[in-house]
Amino acid sequence: MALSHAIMTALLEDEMSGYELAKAFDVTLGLFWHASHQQIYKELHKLTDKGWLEKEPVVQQGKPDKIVHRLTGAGREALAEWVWGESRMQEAKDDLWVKLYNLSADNISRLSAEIVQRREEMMGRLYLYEKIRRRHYDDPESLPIRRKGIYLALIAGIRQGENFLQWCDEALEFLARAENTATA
Amino acid sequence: MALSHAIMTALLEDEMSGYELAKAFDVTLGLFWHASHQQIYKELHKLTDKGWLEKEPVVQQGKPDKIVHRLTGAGREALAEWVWGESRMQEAKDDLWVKLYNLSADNISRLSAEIVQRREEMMGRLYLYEKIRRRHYDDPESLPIRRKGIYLALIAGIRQGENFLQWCDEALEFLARAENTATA
DNA sequence: CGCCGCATGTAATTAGTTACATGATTGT
DNA sequence: ACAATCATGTAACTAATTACATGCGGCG
Repeated sequence: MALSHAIMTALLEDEMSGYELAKAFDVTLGLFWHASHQQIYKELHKLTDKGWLEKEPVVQQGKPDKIVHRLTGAGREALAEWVWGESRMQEAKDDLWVKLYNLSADNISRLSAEIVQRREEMMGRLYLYEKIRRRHYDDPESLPIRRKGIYLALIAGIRQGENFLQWCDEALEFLARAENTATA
Repeated sequence: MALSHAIMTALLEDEMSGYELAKAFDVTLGLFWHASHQQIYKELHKLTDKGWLEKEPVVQQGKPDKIVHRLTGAGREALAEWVWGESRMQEAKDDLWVKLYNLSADNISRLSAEIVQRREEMMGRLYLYEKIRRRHYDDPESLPIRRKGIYLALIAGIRQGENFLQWCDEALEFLARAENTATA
């Protein structure tokens, strides 16, 4: 599984609570991964049981107490080993593609609307990630090695997103033409 | 779930056995979806229990007998309803992105090798899907409506793949530079 | 007082992978 | 004889979603 390794990766530089992790996921890994807080808490317990993380309760004022988690030496090793190992390409199992296989005169306007919606959502994400890129990864050649890796992942996500936006525009035009010829 | 709907989609035009479905998935939906035969058989039973599919044993000569599955009226309705409904964008939960967040002097050549491998795999897939596009979707404007939807999904996958290839090339160059400056 | 953000969880269900299991026919 | 392709499954496990549950503190 990769969620556990994604969590450990997020903890490489900072110790965090489950709540903080859930939010950090959306910000730093959001283009690639989303994890619910339930899943994260469960995973944190497992990783702590394995000895890859250690936890420490932290008393806060003005807020409920929290439990921060920190990578152990064994955790660092296990993570490095996982990075070294094999991994497989994942398909984009998105319902939208399956829906398009069902395109018909009945649902063409509905599917167009859905593409418009997707387009807007992607625009929002891209806006956020472009901002991060400009602010923190503007001069990629001079970044420290780990940040260079993050940079590569970031631009992969941004490119993918831009590519999707372009597809949306073309698809919407194409569908509009298809709708017209159908009713003409 | 979408696997069940992907299966029903595949059965829109032809009745098929589980074995045939497993192969058809790799060919027609392969850029977006892969499903093991185990998962498909399980799903076929569920869908048949729901009354969305009906099955019929078919005796074959020279081959073991098979059980073909066919969409029922209720199945067609349920599928159309699903297409109409909401769906959410899916992230590309690929290990590669998480691994890149762990880039270090120790693993940079390993990760470069992995990108080379991914590049080759994607090249192979693209070759196949480009061939399908040229052969069956060369004149998209004149396709019947359903095929137009498939065309849109197909070019989305192809674009995504080409985009990935380009990223691979740039990433590999970038990593090579990073490796040199590290050892210089 | 009620809503929002912070903070952590359990339980049930659904989805997907991996390993195991069987047996027929065709080609070498 | 042996491997490859065709064909269908079960069992165990891992991963992910959805629903449910609790409680504090600050703000209007």
